[in-house]
Amino acid sequence: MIFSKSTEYAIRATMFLCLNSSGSECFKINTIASAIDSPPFFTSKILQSLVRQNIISSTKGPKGGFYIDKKSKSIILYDLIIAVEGPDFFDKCLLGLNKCSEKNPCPLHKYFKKHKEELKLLFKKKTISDIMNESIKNEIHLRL
Amino acid sequence: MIFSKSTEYAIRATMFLCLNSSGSECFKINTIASAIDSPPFFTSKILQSLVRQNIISSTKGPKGGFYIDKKSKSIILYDLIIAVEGPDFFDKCLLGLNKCSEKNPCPLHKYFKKHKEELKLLFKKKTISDIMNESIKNEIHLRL
DNA sequence: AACATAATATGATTTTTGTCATGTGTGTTG
DNA sequence: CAACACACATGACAAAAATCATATTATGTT
Ligand code: FES
Ligand code: FES
Repeated sequence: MIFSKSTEYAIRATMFLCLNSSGSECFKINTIASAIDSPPFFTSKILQSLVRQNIISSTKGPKGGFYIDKKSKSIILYDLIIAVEGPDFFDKCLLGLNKCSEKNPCPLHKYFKKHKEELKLLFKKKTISDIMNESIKNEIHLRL
Repeated sequence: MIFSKSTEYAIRATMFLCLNSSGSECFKINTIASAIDSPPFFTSKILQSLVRQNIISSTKGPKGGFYIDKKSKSIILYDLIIAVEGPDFFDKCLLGLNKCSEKNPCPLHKYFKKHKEELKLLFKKKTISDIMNESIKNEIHLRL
């Protein structure tokens, strides 16, 4: 709808980690991938990129896997999205003009602007754990 | 951002036609493409599909091209989008679950629902000419 | 008949998505 | 310690989809 598959997987995977990591346990990629119904190798690649960007963590070896350390458990949704989609994601025009702006607005800009701003603000305010906490436990759907 | 390039071109091209067709003049693909800064052949393909779906019209031969006949000048934006993206476009989940629904909502559903519904409603209500009329003349940007 | 233009088909290219093989570090076990 | 198994890291590769380009065909105009 709005995001690429990569971002969808990134968010679902991070949500899974946030939801299940009490302490500093690791989750191996196969566990994560089957929990969120995503292709394991592809998902692994995306998560590795998140590790490089210091959004989540990982350790190798037995008992290893991906995890979120307690101190950085408050991942801003916006940062996660930007990490995958690129820094100018929210500057894109609905109709594909070079840049979404007041100065050079496309005909749909005036209608779309409000929604874009509100979503951007929402994503900037909420952390993944906020989202998880505001969801009804045992009713959190991350699988197809 | 939300739409594919195909849809972006489709909307921009239709807007151009709506804006310039007073009467039943035809516009050849090169005119349209350079007016909206899009690859001509690719755009042509998209417009041909719109013709088959009776959203716009075209005639062959000299003085031919794409146009909008007066009676069907009120193209609903929603119909145009669906024509390119497919009928289930607005049923897609933000996080890529099989279906966006109240019954099986993803963790972001509650926040996104409102915006999706409002946009859907807007697109269903407005015609392309509505949008054009509500825009300031001589300040309608369809080019990069 | 000559010409201009859309329609159609086909192919090339790029991006996205997904898979595989191999390397590298880490912990376990004897 | 040394051998081994485990799981991420990395980069090459492949399949699919989206995007862009070309060539040929059909059709209407003059
Ligand atoms: S300029 Fe197109 S959405 Fe803002
Ligand atoms: S279920 Fe994900 S957006 Fe509605």
